[in-house]
Amino acid sequence: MPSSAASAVPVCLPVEGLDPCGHCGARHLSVCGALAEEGLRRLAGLAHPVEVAADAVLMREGDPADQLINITAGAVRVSKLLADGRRQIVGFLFAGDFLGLASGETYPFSAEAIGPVSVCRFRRAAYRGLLAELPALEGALLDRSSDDLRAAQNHMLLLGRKTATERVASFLLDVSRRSGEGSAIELPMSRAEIADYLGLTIETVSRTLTRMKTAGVISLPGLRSARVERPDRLAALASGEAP
Amino acid sequence: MPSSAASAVPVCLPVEGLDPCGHCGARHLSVCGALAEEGLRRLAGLAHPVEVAADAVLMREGDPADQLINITAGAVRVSKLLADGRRQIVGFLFAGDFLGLASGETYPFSAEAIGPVSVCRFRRAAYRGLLAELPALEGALLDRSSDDLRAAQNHMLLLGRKTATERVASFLLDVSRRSGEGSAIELPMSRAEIADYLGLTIETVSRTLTRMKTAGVISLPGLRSARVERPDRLAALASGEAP
DNA sequence: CGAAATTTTGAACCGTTTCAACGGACGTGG
DNA sequence: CCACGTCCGTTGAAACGGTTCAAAATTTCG
Repeated sequence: MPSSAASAVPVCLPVEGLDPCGHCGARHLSVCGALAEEGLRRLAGLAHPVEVAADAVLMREGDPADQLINITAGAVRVSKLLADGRRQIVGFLFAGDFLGLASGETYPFSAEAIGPVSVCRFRRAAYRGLLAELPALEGALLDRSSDDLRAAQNHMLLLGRKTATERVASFLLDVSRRSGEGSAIELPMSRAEIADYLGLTIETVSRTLTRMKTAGVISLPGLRSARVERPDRLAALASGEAP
Repeated sequence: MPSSAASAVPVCLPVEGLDPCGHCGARHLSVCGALAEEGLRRLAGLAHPVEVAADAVLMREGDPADQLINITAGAVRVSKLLADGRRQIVGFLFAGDFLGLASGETYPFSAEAIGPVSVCRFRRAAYRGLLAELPALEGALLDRSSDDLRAAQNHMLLLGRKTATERVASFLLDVSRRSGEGSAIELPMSRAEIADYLGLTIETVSRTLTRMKTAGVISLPGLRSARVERPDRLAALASGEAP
C-alpha cells in the first residue's frame, strides 16, 4: 500500500513562501508525525483539512501531475484500469499518507475517496521549491517511497503466487495490524474493492470470508467490519496451511 | 522492475571520504549517466567493476541491509519466496540499476546474478554520509525510487488482472523497449524466471510463446532470444485483443 | 559423445471465474 | 410505519484458463 499510515495523528506545517492551498487558502504542509522531525518541527502548526465527498476523484491516471495530496482523514483507493474496465487497486491510503510523490509528468494511477475524506493539496511546483529548502524533507519522502516500494513488492508476491485463501488472510492480517491491537477490524472498503485489491472476484472474496467465518477463524459482525477470533489460525492460512 | 535501466553507460564517481569498497578497495560511487548530472559530475571518474559468478547471491531476504549495490554489467533477478518455495520475481536489474536503496533494517528481497555480473558495493553507512553531503544525490535517488514504484504498480496490474497472453506480450514489449529500437530481443533469463516474474508456470510461458510464434507475431531464433515480427499485433495482444 | 538440465508438448485436473438467482440492508415516498 | 426499489453481498452450478503431472525433444556442458 502506498505511503503506509503512521501511527501519529497528522499535523499541518505552515510554510512561508508556499503557494496558498487551493482549498483552504492556508500556506501549509500537512505531514504525519513521522515526518514532523528535526528541522521540520519549527514549521509545525495547525491542520486545515479540506473535506471531499465520497467517491470523489482525487486524481485521474494520465492527468498532468501538478498536485501533491496529503490525506488527513478517511480512506482512499489508488487504482489502475485496463482498457476494458478491469481494475487493479494498487493500494489503500489513510490519514497521514501522501499521494503524488512520484516524479513523473502525469499521474500513473487514479485515486478516489472511499467515503468522506479530508485532504490537503499542494501545487507540485511549490512542493519542489520546499524540497530545495528542506533537504531533510526529501530524505523523509525517500523513506516513505521506500516503504511504498516494499509494500508493493509484498503485494506482487501476493498477486503472483498466493491462493485466494492466502490473499484474504494476508489482507485481514495487514488491516488488523494497521488498525491497532484489538482483534476488531474496520473495513472501510467494499467487497468489490477488496477483490480488485487482491486480484480476485467479489464472489471469491465473499466465499473465502464465509468459509473463514464457518471455520471459526473470524467473525463478521457487520458488512464493513470483521473480528479475528483465532489469530494463530489466520496467520496459518496466510502462510499456506491446509484450508 | 526496481531501478529501471538508464540508456547511458554506467560511470564511477570517486568520492573522497567514502569508505573503501570492500571488493576493489577504491573510494567511488558508481552511477549511471542519469545520475551523473550537475554537482555530481565533478566527481566523475573511472569504473572499478567487481565480477560476480553466475547465480551468485548478491543479497538475501532478511539479512541486515548494510550494503548498497550498483550493477555495472549483466542482469540480476530480485525475488521473494514463500515458505513452501513458491517464488515471485519482483524485478530484473541491469547495468546502471541500484539495489538496496530502500531504508529498512533488513533486505526485503533476495537478489541473484543471472549469468556473470559486475557490481559496485558500498557500505550503507558511507552511502548515508554521502547523501548528507550531496543533497542532489538524494533527489536523484528519490526519482529512481519513484520509477521503481511506478513499475511495481504496473506489474501489480499485470499480476492481478491480466491473462497469460497479455502478461507474456506485455513482458516482451517491456524488454524490447528496454533493449533498443531493433525488433531483436535479448532474454538473459530462463523460462522459469520469466514464469516467476509473470506469476505463471514454465509450461504456460512456453505454450504462450509457441502460440505467438505460430501466429507469426514473434519468432524465436534461440532459447534466450526473440524477435518481434508484428509489433502492432503484439501490442494488441498485450492490451487484451482476442488471442 | 553422453548425461544433465532446460524447454516443449500432451492430457487430465482443479481453483477461480462466470453466470444466475436469492437475500438483506438502506433510503425514499406513499 | 410500511411498501418498494436499489444496491450490495451471499450462495449455487457450470465453464474455463491455467496448473499439474507426465514424457518427449532440444540444448548445454563436462
